[in-house]
Amino acid sequence: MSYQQYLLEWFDKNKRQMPWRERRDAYSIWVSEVMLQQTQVDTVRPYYERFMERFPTVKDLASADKEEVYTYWQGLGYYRRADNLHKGAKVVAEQYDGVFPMEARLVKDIPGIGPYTMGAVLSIAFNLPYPAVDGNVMRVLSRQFLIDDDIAVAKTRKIFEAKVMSLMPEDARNFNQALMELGALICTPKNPKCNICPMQTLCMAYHEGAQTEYPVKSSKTKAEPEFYKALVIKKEDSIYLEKRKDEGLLASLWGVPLITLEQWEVVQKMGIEFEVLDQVKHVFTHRVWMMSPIVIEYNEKVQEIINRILQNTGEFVPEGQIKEYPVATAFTKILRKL
DNA sequence: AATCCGGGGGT
DNA sequence: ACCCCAGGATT
Repeated sequence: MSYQQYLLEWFDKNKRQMPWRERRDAYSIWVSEVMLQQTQVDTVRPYYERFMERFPTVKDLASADKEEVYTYWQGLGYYRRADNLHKGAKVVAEQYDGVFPMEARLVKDIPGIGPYTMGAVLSIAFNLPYPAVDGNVMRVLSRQFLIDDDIAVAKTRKIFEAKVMSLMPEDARNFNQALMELGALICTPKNPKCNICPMQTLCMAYHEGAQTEYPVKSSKTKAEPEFYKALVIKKEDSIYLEKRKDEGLLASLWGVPLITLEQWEVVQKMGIEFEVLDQVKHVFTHRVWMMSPIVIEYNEKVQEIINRILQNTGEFVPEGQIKEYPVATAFTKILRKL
């Protein structure tokens, strides 16, 4: 049997069940692929179910408010994905009457669809022979064929795309998924399960005893912590939430106001009463927030702080209604402490 | 080519 | 503490 046949047979017997594998229309695959960007399957699963129940077709999504789409994305991270998916849905609904195009030159201009997602949707939904190279595929193929290009370098993806195309069988739909599934279940980053790997006898890294040396990936420097005060302004049963700016970190999401230590010096001189809670740590990919919650009861002086210090527009939200706002997890952590 | 953009899971 | 995850857009 050929390399491809071994892999396809293993996939047929061992693939996991997933909600998006019950469906084959391009919209359903598209939504799943966007949610799965840099996000593990088990994290996506509940979000996908809720999202597809609320937005079952591309036209349902296209006609929805951005704020509601964000609410369904709340907690999943990389919120620009939600914005771009929403914009992409409008493009497909308006330019293609809701029918997802089958040509690469059209697909690649849909917002939020890059090289990986294009290949994934075209192959999985339509069984077209396009590569879908993600982190799994680069790891699997780097070991199988001893490819030592640095996968942290952007152009390396093209090398793996060429490799996938040199191997591509007629069953593109299952071949691409099989490569990813092998990477997720067997050919894992740490402690790969070579002893039960269906590709063991064909794996060059295994023969060299060099599985752990692949893929080659340069490392990045770690982030320095940033220190803030998180203002929790209470007015009866309501808490002051602001909508963040429409660009940058956690863009357009809601949360309690964060102020720098310099701004905090100014606030303190205004003579207000407050209570300090335990510091909350929130880690992003490229930075770390250390937030000290400051609990303040609303009064006229506090209104002056809101007017003079806070940049974003906000409102007092009754505690029972906070769940209707797309609040980033960094701020949910603070609200949970109250 | 490098940087920005979340949050959670595994070791 | 560190790495990884079915990456894409922007600069």
